[in-house]
Amino acid sequence: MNVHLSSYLCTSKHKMSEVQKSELKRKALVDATISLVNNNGFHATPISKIAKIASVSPATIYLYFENKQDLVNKIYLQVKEEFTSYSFANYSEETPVEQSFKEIWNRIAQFKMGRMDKAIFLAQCDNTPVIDESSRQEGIKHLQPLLDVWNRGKEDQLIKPLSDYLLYAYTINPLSFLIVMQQQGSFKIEAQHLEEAYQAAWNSIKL
Amino acid sequence: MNVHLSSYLCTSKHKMSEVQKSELKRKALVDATISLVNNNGFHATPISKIAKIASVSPATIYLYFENKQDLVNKIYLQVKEEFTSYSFANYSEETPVEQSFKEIWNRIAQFKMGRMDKAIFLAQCDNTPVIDESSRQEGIKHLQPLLDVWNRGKEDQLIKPLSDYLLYAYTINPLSFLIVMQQQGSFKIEAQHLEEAYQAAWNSIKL
DNA sequence: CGAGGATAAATGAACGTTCATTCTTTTTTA
DNA sequence: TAAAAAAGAATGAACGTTCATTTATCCTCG
Repeated sequence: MNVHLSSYLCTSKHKMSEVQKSELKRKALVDATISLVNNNGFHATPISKIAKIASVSPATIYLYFENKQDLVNKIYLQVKEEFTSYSFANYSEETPVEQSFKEIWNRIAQFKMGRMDKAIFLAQCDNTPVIDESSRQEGIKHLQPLLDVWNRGKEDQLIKPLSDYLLYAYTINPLSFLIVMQQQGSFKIEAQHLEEAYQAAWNSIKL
Repeated sequence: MNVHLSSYLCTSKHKMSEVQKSELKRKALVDATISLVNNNGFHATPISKIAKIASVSPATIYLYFENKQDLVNKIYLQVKEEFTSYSFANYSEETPVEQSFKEIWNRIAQFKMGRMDKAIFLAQCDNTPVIDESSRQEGIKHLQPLLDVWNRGKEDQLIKPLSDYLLYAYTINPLSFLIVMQQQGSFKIEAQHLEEAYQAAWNSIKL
């Protein structure tokens, strides 16, 4: 039977930490998957290895996910959701465009620097055919606040009237590239670089 | 025995197209690999399928490449070399910095648009752990002329004194992102977009 | 409150398939 | 006719997934 269902029904008293035992196990699976996929790629990562690193039997994974594809789809959507809810946590439609963009950009940078493994995992899923098309579509929706800021910026003639894909390519995507380079050991991102990066991003789209 | 060796030794008369038969076969293997890896990912692409699409026996692949890893390493380096020699074909150290950068940028864009499958293949290899570290290092060397232009630009105070990784992230990498989006069917790159993209690139790094 | 039977969760071993690679034979080339 | 190239079938290992069984949890009743 599905693991999550019982978590809701379980109303026992003498179980405090145990109520979340399945959540801990799930987290271990997520972390193991992210780390292995980042280092070996999805199809070079066997279920058996994910299980071993998460200290779980391979069969247990199938209590949490339908199959290997479902595993990566679900983890992708979960991490994407973590990423965007962190990035837009302080978002308000009242904030002026330039300031709002800067705040979002900084939180995106903070997330990518602080949760580097998750950022790299997202980059790999976004750029290669490992996740389902429907999961990819689903993931894009979460970016709406950023698109809203850009639209306000275009209306107010503060931001060039460019396609959202171009705006993304020149302001957000460079961060993914830098993170990947850092993981590959080619480059070390310092605080100074982040300031320069923000200036480059803003210069590329400001009117 | 190795296939290439005999190509050099073969001096027969009544073989015109046949001299390059092995080259044709190799090209078929390269094309099949690029297409399949782009659509399925490297580890989800069986040797047997590459062989079928290239109209060749699986065993024949092992006459051209040592193993599957060697296959992707060699193809990566070959395509990277095609990419850079196209991009720097008209390069001259005499050309002024801004013009030189623009010319290189345009040829890079031309290559990526005209050989989209190869551009996507490179992007996938550059961003995921499919190729060997040594091949990756080898591939980076080919970008030297671009780094030279940037260095001249920094000396002449035409370009911000940024790390080459930042300059790459903001001027070249966005093109890779846009190409991947186009392949995924989310975005269609028009001539207009390329002009806008160049302006964004230059604005992000110019002093 | 505490034991024990029922139910759910977790496991390791097993299954069937697929894959990379090799071996033997056939075909092509010189 | 000899030597290289190509082929298809064979091999052994690895994988995703399932199954039968064990272990942990829960609820009821003494």
